[in-house]
Amino acid sequence: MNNAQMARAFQTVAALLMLQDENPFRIRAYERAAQTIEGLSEDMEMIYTRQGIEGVRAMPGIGADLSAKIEEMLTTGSMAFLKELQKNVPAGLLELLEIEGLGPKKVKFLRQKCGVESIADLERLAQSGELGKQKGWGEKSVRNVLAGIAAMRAHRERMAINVAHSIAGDIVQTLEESGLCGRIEIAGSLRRRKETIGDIDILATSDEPAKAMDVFCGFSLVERVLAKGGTKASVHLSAGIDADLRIVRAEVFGAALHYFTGSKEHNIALRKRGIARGCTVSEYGVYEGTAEQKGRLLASKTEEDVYRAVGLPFIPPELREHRGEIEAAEAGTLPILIEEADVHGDLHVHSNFSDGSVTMTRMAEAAQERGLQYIVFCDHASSMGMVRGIKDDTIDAYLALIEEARRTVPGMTIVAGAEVDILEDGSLYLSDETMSRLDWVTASVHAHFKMSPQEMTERMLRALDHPSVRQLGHPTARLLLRRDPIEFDTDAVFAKAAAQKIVVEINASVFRLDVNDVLIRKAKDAGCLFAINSDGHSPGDLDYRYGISQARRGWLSKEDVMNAKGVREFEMFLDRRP
DNA sequence: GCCGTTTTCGGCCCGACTGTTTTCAGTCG
Repeated sequence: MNNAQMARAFQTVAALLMLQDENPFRIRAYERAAQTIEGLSEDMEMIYTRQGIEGVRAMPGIGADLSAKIEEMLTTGSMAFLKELQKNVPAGLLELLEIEGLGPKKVKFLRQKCGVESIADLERLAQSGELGKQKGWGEKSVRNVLAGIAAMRAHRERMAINVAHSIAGDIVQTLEESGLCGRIEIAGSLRRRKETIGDIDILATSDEPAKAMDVFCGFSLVERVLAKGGTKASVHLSAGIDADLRIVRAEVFGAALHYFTGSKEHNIALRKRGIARGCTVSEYGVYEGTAEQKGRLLASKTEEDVYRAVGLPFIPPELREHRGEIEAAEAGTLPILIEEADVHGDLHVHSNFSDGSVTMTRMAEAAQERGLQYIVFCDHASSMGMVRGIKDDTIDAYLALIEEARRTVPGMTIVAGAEVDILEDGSLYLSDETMSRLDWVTASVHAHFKMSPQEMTERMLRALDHPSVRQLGHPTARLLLRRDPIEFDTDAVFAKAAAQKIVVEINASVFRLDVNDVLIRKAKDAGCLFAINSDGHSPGDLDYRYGISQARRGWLSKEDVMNAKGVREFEMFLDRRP
């Protein structure tokens, strides 16, 4: 059983316990365990194999009971407690919890008083008018339930980070142009640069909050206003996700920004730290004493102040996932994170020799205009029905075009590479002889995504053993929001990549962002070197922002990243054959 | 269910908004 499956099992237990009115702290314990497991950079099975149940027990929030359940799942593949809970609850009932505005209490009520066991049941009840007759259910509640069902059906998915970023930017601009706000900042998971976004959080100061709320709720993409108060409003956007605006006083902007940036787990950990040090942390600041006492104000103006008040240095938003950042901050071992300006090259771009849209010359010019010192053309070498691309009998023409681009764009270091398919058996699409004429081979999986993890691991290890391979392209082959990652033993593959000095790609395309933050950290721990590549198919694609974001979320410094090194250093790396 | 520089029991983060309510429970983040 893998980490994701185990986390899902605990999440389901938490939801089922909710429906039984269980102790909320017991529920939180299961939720917390799910989150801890999901954020692990190592397979639980590995930890268990190496350190036994004590290793599992040592994790925060995992005690005697939960570690025993983890052991049970690892050894038997299931959890008896979960099965027991599921006996009493129809599967459709859990889905009801996902409807906005419906929590455990209401779902429980609906089941007991109205016999609702699925979304279809609830919809029927609401439309028939029967729901409106129930105690505590007015006309508006019924309308909200129906709208919630519709919204859930229409948009269950999260949104690509670049789309969310662009919409958030439009909201900020609208608020700015209204002249009603002072400071305006994007907060939430967007500020932490999560790979996909569930909702947009905006924080602002304003002397006329009511008017600012009106402007926000009147924003062109607003489909429905979900809530609107004096300091907080929530809307559903036609793009499919919600946006929240919070208005706070300028004096507490730092505390509020910290609070609304999250993550929730990071905030809870910080609050606990506050309590241990005799103070209370909230969105209004850090205060002496408990929440009831609310003593002297210690900090609120800036995030730096907030962290200082609990004895810590500033923690960058991308690290605030409660994955050890507070401990690292305390110990003074937070990494100096890589920045966009550190990128000096791109080790994976395409031209119209395969499926890119422009010539090598044009692409090289665009890279130069962007300030890059070197690029590696990695046109496809693939059997995938692609008429164009590098074949054993077109390599001469390819290399001639590289030469031409070198002549046409002086000052730019242009490297002849290829993105070669890793075939089903782990062999590569091009012949050894052809690959020996290239200076760089990126090996990527582009087909045959479904195979057992064992077979997939063997396939990838075989490819990495090939002496020509210098880079592993988009290692998990996922397409964000569309295709799941392929499954393989990441420990084995990263260990091999580190040993062979094969660069692990962080594909910066917002369609991929592959490998992800958790695996980046794991590969770093395995000793891997990375490249943050655009995988660009046109000049406009030469964008590294979100790849940088994920690298930062994976705790990377510029020293960890090959294309953050200057051209001389890259050329030395290029000359070193394994 | 977890956890311990007051604790092995009794705590567990904190506040805003909604809808239906005569004072607040439920939900959300």
